[in-house]
Formats: sequence, C-alpha cells, structure tokens
Amino acid sequence: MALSGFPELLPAQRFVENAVLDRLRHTFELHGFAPLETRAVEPLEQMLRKGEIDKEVYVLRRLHADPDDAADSSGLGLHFDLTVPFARYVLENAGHLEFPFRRYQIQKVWRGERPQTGRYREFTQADIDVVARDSLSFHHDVEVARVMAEALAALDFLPPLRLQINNRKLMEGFFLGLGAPDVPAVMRAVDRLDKVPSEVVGQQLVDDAGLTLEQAAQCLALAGIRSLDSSFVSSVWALGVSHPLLDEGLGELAAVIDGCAGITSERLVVEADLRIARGLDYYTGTVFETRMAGFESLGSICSGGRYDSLASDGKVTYPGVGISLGVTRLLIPLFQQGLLTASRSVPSAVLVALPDDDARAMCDTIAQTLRARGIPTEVAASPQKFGKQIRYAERRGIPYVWFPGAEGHEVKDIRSGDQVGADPATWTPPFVDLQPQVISQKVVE
RNA sequence: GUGGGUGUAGCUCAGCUGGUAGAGCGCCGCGUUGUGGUCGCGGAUGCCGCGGGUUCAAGUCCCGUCACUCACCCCA
Repeated sequence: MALSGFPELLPAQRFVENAVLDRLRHTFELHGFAPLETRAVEPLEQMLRKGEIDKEVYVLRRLHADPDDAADSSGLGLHFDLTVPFARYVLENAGHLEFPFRRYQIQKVWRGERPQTGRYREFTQADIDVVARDSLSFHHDVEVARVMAEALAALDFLPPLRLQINNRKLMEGFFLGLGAPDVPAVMRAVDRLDKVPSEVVGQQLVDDAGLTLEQAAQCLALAGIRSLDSSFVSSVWALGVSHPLLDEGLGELAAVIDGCAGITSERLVVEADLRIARGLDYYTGTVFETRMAGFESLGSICSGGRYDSLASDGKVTYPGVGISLGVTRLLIPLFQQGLLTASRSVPSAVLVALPDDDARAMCDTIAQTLRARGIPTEVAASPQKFGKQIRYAERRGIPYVWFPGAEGHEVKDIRSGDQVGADPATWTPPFVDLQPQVISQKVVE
C-alpha cells in the first residue's frame, strides 16, 4: 500500500538516486566540504523558532504514552530541514569546530504537508553551508553558488537548469529608496510574481503594501530585470532609485554573478533574476532559486541564501550561507514521466547460465573468478531451458549470459546476439557495462 | 487546514437509460525437443476502494467513509 507523500523507488530508480548522491558527495568533497549527519529528531522548541511551520512538524511520541499526560510528550519532532539542525549542531560543537566551517549534509527530512507532485512528506535534501563565528566573508556567497552550480552541472542527465540569484539587500534598499512604508509586504507581493499575473501583484503592492501606482510600477520594473552578467546593475540604476543598501546589494549580486562566470553551459545557466525573493524571512543577502526546464511548476528545486544570524548562543553569532538541493523533488517527477531510469534493475553484468544442477559448483567457480576481477555476476537460479535463462537476464537488463562448456566457455551479449569463446580469468566487458548506467530520455512533446 | 477531480485486471483505461465485467499492453504456455527478442495460436488474472441504502436486480443510482490526485497555503 503506497502511502502518499512517502515515496518508495524501484531498484532502477534507486540506482539513479544513488548515482545522484554519489556525484553530489564527490563534488562537495572536491571543494573541501566536510561530511555531516545530524540526528533525525530535534526538540520542538528548537524547530519552532524559525518561521510558522509548526503545523508541518511530525511530532515524536511513544506508542504507550499517556495522551492526557503532558509530561509524557517527548517534546521531539522529526526535522523538517537540515539548516535548523545544523545551526543547533554548530552551537553545541562550536568548541570542536574550525571556523569558517564548511559542511555538506545529505539526509531525509519530513514535513506534514499535503502531498503533491514535487511535494512530499518524506524527502531527501542535499545541503551545503558555510558558517563562521561573528562574521563570514562575502566571498563564501560566491563559493556556495559555484560549488552547487558545479554539482548540478555534474548531474548531466537532468533537463537544463537555471540557477537564479538575487540579493535581499538590493531589494530592500530599492524598496526603501522608493519610500515603501512596509518593506516585508512588498517582498511578499513580489515573491508571488511566478504564481499570479504582474497586474495582480501590482494591485497587491498598492492595496497591501501601501505603495503608489508609480512605486508599484517601479517595483515591477525591478522584478523584471534579469541578466546573465552584471549588466543588471545599469538596468537598476536606470530606474533612478538610490539607497546605500541598494548599492551594497548591487555590488554583492554582481560579485556572485561575475564569480560564477564560466560555469554556464547549455545545461546550466547562472543568472541574476531580480524577482527572486524567497519566502523565508531569515535570509539577509544573497538568495538562490533553481528551476528545471519543462518542470517549472515544481517551483525551485534548489534554494538557499545568506543568513546573518543562523545561530546565536547569546554572546556569539554564527552567520552562514548555504543552499539546499531537493533530490526527491528533482527525481520523482522525472521518474514519473519516464524520462530517467537505469540501464538495468540489478547490478549484475553477467548471468552464468546453469546447464544442470550438477554444474552448479562449476558455475559458482566461474562467477567467483569474474567477481574477483570486479565484474558483478550472478548464477542462474535453476537449470531451466537456456531460452528461459536468457529471458531472465533480458528482463533485468543483464547484458551478458555466460554459457559454461566442457571444452570451453562462451559468453553472449544478448543485446547484439554476439556469442564468443571466453575465459573467466581474462574476459572483461566494456567499462560502461560494468555498472548500470543512468538513462535519460529527451522530453517528447 | 480550504476547495475540485478520480477510485474497475500487474499497468493505461472502456463499461450507454441499472440486467451480474471488457480492451490494449504486460504475464504464462505452445509453435521452437537446451539460445531470448519478431510473428502466430492459446491461456490465466478482478472483494468494480470500503460500508450502508434504494431495487426483483447495483461497477452503474443515493448516503457515508477511506484512499489517491490537482489547486490554494507553504516550500526542496
């Protein structure tokens, strides 16, 4: 019985997911990010500090706990992201960590939401963050963007991606320079631009954020600016608004965009997009979102940003910058549309056919000889007709069937039908056949 | 949490104004007596989501319920 929102994968899909996780780990470690895993549960008060997501937290309770006894409640919940647990971890282990501390964390998280395509109750996130004590150099904003961009580019079987970057200081400075009375309200309205038509947002800017029609038009003009290089700066200047915070934000965003120059390919675009706002209010500077071509309705599949007070113990503040990839959100829709799978559903590259039960020992020896040389091999379960055994391999995508013989062995590539004499001590399949390969299909319209 | 849609074979679905369940794909077998795929022939498979009601009779109508799904909210 499938539980909605708690996806379970078939073996070929899990293989693809493993390939994604392997490549992410590889890229993150290549940049020196340390591996980290935190416990699955956090104290409720820890999680409820940020945002209004309290309803979404799965609470932990003993089956035999007395529901009427408040003291029997564990006070624990499953973590709903990896940022808040990381903040708690940094505070607890500050004495053992070297700052700036760079870590990656790939784990399941849980949210008690209503499931939908791209929205799950249990899903995997891959986070990278850099956190420092007291102050964090701005160049880490660039670093985080570059590392994730590189990691995304390494997932070369995905549809084209668009990493969109903006800056909260830029937006706030612009809104302040414009004379907006309620900056957060402006932010919320602009954040809805990808959901509702700009006329509606414009009306909301007037009605809810208290802007004049002219000010609202300026905000929409700002949100319409995007560029693949730092040319957005002059576009903003052309709007004639000035504020110190605006200049600071423009400088930071230009630095991030320039810092990512050279990463852009036909598969991954990095651009400044001044409509990106992010709902979460703890971001204070750089903000990231990522969209996947053909899957825009999923929203962002990789987001994050700069937060100046990720954690604080009262005396010391730990600012950070990070970005989080929604591995599950990314993969499940591709699986559902049949755009992504693996070349086979089992690791085996070779099936050793079993002529009869007496031959099992010999077949096991052949298999062991192949395995010793790194070739994943299984022996047929029963001495069925060879046609059946070949079909067994075909169903699973196993590319080779090995036929033992008294005078000599033969191995058949069942895709081509080619069958040749072979020695288990020396025969080696092409490298690509050793492991299942990720297969991606182009979107067909 | 709010609002819409849908629940029939392993999968995708069809089943008219109620008369006791079908197709395609897949699966199994045979043709092919130890080498699959193509082709041909044959075969198996259903608490028609669950509970109740109306009726001589319910997959079909009514009520309830659960599940799935889409949108809002929010977000990876």
